[in-house]
Amino acid sequence: MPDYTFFDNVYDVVRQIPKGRVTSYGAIAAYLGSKQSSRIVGYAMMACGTANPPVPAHRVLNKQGLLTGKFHFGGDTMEQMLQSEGIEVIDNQVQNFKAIFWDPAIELAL
DNA sequence: CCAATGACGCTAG
DNA sequence: TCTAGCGCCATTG
Repeated sequence: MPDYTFFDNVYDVVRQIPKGRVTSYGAIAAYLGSKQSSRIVGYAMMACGTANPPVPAHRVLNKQGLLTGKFHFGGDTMEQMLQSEGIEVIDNQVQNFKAIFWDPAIELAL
């Protein structure tokens, strides 16, 4: 296992996402450094399977609240998990996304 | 060491 | 308003 730093940061933030809430790659990237690292967050999510313990990457969506990485979970696993937490997911799109949005830059800033 | 890739985001046309 | 292209940082081959 390589030197985790950025990844560990991302994982730590994602693991702190409360149940029934979601966040975006850009929000995490912005919280860690700048939105410019948005790709790195997505990359970290891809590698979340290698993380220990695995992170609830199903709560991490893009800026649009779209389940961009649902394919990586394998089918509809991602939306199934979200709906299991009370989150409405229609057509890979989280309903009321803005309301359940969990911004680390604000929540973790407390 | 260099080049390519990636679950995104923004700007320009 | 919608579509297309570029940039960004980190990891892997």
